Amino acid sequence: MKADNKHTKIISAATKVFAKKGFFTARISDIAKEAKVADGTIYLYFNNKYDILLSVFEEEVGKIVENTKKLIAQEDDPVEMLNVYITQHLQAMKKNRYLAEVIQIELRQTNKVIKFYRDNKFSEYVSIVAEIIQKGQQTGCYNTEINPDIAKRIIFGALDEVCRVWNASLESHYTVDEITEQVIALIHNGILKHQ
Amino acid sequence: MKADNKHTKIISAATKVFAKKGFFTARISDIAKEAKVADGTIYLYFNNKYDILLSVFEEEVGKIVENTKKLIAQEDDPVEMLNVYITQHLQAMKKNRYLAEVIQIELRQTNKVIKFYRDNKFSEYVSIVAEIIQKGQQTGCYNTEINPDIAKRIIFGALDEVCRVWNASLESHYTVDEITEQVIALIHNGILKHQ
Amino acid sequence: MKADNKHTKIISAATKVFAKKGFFTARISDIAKEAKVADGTIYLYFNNKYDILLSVFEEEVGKIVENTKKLIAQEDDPVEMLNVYITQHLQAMKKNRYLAEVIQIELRQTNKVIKFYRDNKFSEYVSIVAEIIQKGQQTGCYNTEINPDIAKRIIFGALDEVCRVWNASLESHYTVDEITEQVIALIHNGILKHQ
Amino acid sequence: MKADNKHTKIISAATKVFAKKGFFTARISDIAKEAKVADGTIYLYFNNKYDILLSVFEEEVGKIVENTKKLIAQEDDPVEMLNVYITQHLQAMKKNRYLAEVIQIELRQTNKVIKFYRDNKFSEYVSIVAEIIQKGQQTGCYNTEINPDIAKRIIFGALDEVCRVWNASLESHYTVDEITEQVIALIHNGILKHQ
DNA sequence: CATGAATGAGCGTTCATTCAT
DNA sequence: TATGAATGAACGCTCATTCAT
Repeated sequence: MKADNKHTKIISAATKVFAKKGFFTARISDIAKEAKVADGTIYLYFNNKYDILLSVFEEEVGKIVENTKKLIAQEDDPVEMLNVYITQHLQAMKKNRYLAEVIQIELRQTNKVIKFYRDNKFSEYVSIVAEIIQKGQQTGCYNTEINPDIAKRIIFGALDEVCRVWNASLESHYTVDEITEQVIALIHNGILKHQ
Repeated sequence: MKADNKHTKIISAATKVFAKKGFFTARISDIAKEAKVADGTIYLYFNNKYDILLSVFEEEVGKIVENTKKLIAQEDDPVEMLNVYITQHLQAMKKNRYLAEVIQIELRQTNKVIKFYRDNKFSEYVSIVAEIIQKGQQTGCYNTEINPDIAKRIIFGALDEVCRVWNASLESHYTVDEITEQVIALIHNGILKHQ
Repeated sequence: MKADNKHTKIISAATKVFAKKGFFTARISDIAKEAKVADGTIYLYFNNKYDILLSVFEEEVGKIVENTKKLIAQEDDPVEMLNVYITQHLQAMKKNRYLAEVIQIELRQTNKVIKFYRDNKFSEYVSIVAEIIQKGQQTGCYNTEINPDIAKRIIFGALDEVCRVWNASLESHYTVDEITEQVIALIHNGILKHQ
Repeated sequence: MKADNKHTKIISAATKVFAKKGFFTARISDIAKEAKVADGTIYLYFNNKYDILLSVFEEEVGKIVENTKKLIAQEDDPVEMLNVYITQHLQAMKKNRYLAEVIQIELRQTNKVIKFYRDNKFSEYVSIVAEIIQKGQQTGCYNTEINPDIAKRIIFGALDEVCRVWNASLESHYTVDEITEQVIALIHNGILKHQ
């Protein structure tokens, strides 16, 4: 329990520090200080700095994937499923703003250095959207001209950027609910005025 | 003129190197080698490493802004304007894939370190979308319930992620045209099937 | 008795590990693992890493000194004494190849760091040769122009290097007996052909 | 010339530092300080710490090999050749006591870590003795029962240990000439009294 | 202007040693 | 006694930046 505690403490300290300073600018000693352990202790739980990032990424994304799947399983209607996906994503990111940034960093920056895009939690997470769209296309509620593979990227990108902006605290003057509503509206209906 | 030449050479070398290795992993000597100048020469044209990134960002984005504005000015219909915006963005990023990555890096990673988000070319660029939407709402073609400020983020995020993915060469099996079409369709009409 | 047991286990584990990896490259945890005790346990029996090396050295060399003295005491003829010395040294080193290396390390490397060359077992051991030579000079069988003090070094060096080489397994294609014979021959008769 | 100068300065600083503190205890910054350069400068000339040691070893041993070969080439008599070998070895080591120690360290300690005993200057150097002995056996002046391969080790060991002792400054009360004489006497005639 | 050798601050990581259990 | 998790000092190496030429 105690050892587990320390692993968790380091993970959450790292999430915070990576988010605040970015992976490369973050120092191991920053994480250690934040986690209130000695520098060396970190290496009892992780192999190296990058391993910490990866663990943060996989473990935290893992939690979201589980949660998302559970919530979606409770719905029948694809439209509702997508609403749930979008809503919980934005809420999760708002709740753990550090995580949102770590995802950004991992996605854009570090996999440039150490590429090994195995089947990971993250692509699993993004692909949930594609599955929902396919289902919706089968039940007839979604436009069949939409390519689910491309659409999942478009949707994830929209969500991600919206999170980025509020983390950059440039325009945080919108509530999560407002943004959620807007994203859902736009994704579902587009911006054209339908009669 | 010759000096100017060197400035340009360094900028374009840096764009390439940053894109390939990421800002933090790129070394000044990499850029120097790519630009075929001495390491020290770089410091005759830029203050420091970060200044290079910023210059790349501002200058390259600047070009896109100019180009975009010019193209949009030729249109009257907001719907067409947005089509032009989306189309030219994806094409520009495809043409200069290095730049797409540099934007990603700058946006997510480095402004974390050195924050000084003045009014810059980039926010100018993103805001073009908000202006188009406002215009469309005035002319009645766009849904007035859409918040242009949030929508611009959603749209930029969608575009950006789509570019990221093709740069990460995970799923490059779609052509620019296909993707452009999909983005336009989704943004304009959403994914719901309208009767 | 149990404690003593553990002391012995650590000493022999350390001998093995130091020999295999060298003093500086060996880790305390390597020794602990080899001895099947916890890292911390080692510090119940030894003050620090260097103390372990020293103990290995003194205790193991001590055994050899005792043994050598006993064997030599059984001989009357200095020539035979020297034969016994050389023979038992090479055999002891072959039997415990780890020890041979530890002696090498201690002699060349670590006393550079922590110098405290008190009268130790080792100089006692080397000096046995000088005593034998003196005796031989008195009984008239050894050349009196030989300086026993220098000769003991020459002889020990010859023995030591011969052991080093077989440990380095560069040229292990000679048997202990062959080498023993050669060393005795050379030391006794030199390389000149006598009529 | 200047660059070359620096390489040389570092080599000789390293020789001194390695000799004084031993390879593992020596710090890069010690060498840098001794050579009066910045720590980083060292890495412009050498790949890593071990590379410095190796360079010291190979370059310095290289000089000795050249010198030895030249001197030996001037002799016809194998007996004289061996005298020259022994004499110049002891004199070289006395002149550069640091080198003597570096040879010791490299031989016993570090090749344990990074083994790659290619054909190197050192084995070339040691093998000169074997060649001399073979020649002497052919010309009839050396005992043919001596194995040149083993004898070269015995002789090198004797020389090496004699140097070690005077570096350890335990018994430096003998002059180089005295020691040279003793080594030559013992190697040539053995310790037995011949009638 | 241009060069690139030199600098040295800074960080990831290791491992001997300690100490609470 | 025995344990092994935790500590933190210490060091090799990198690389942005400078400056003599």
